[in-house]
Amino acid sequence: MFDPACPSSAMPIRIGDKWSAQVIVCLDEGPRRFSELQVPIRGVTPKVLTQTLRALERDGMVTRTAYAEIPPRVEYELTELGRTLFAPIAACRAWAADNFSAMLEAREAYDNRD
Amino acid sequence: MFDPACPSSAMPIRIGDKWSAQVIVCLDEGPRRFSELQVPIRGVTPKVLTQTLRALERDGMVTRTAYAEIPPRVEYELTELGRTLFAPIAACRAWAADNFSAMLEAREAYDNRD
DNA sequence: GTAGCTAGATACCTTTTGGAAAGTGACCAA
DNA sequence: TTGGTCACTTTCCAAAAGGTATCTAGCTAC
Repeated sequence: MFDPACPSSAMPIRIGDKWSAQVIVCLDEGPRRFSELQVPIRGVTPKVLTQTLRALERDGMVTRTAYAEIPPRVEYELTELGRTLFAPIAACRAWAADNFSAMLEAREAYDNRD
Repeated sequence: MFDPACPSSAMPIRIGDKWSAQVIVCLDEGPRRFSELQVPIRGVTPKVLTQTLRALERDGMVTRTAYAEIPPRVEYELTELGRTLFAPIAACRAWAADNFSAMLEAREAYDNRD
């Protein structure tokens, strides 16, 4: 879903920390378990995914529901507040679709000037 | 214009690095000199403002025009590409106006739970 | 009794980012 | 000769972000 080869590090726009936007986009499709997020969000380590989810939970963006089962099961779900982030994320994605390549060209021209 | 007491560090949305969005908003009002940016963007040090402007220039967002005068004069201006960033920035500002306080309340509730 | 499953925790390390403080160079005005 | 203006640059440093690798608990299945 999110290719680490995609030059997202070059993106001038960031929602929260490095992975928050990807988590929110994933969770928009419905509640997800920890391991169900780890797969599509390629390259995220468990430590950092936990950090990201905790921060989003703290800010009221996601809820965390742990089921007392064996093996344990935990589900993460977007809140109403979390869903409000979708508008700015959509605007940022639209910007990237329209202007990202122009930005990369400008950067290359700058780097290759004498 | 931008109060450092504003809890912008809590903002989940960032355009580029810490100061880029403020520079772009300032430059939207017209070309500005280095010292004219340093004043409204309170708290930015000359070193970091230079870094920010260089990065924006590299990405084709601003142009830098140096006049061979004494004392030197340098003007920064938004490019067409730079102006395209205004849509996502506006979306992020709208989000903040509508939901930022709710986020802070959720955060406080999280921190004060037992 | 050994291995596996889940959802992490922990220790440690590197990279990136941002900041403080001082210096620079060219000229001009007093 | 001293100080001022402007747009930086340089050096040093601290904090934050993110990564690797390993460990944990509790139960089940073999």
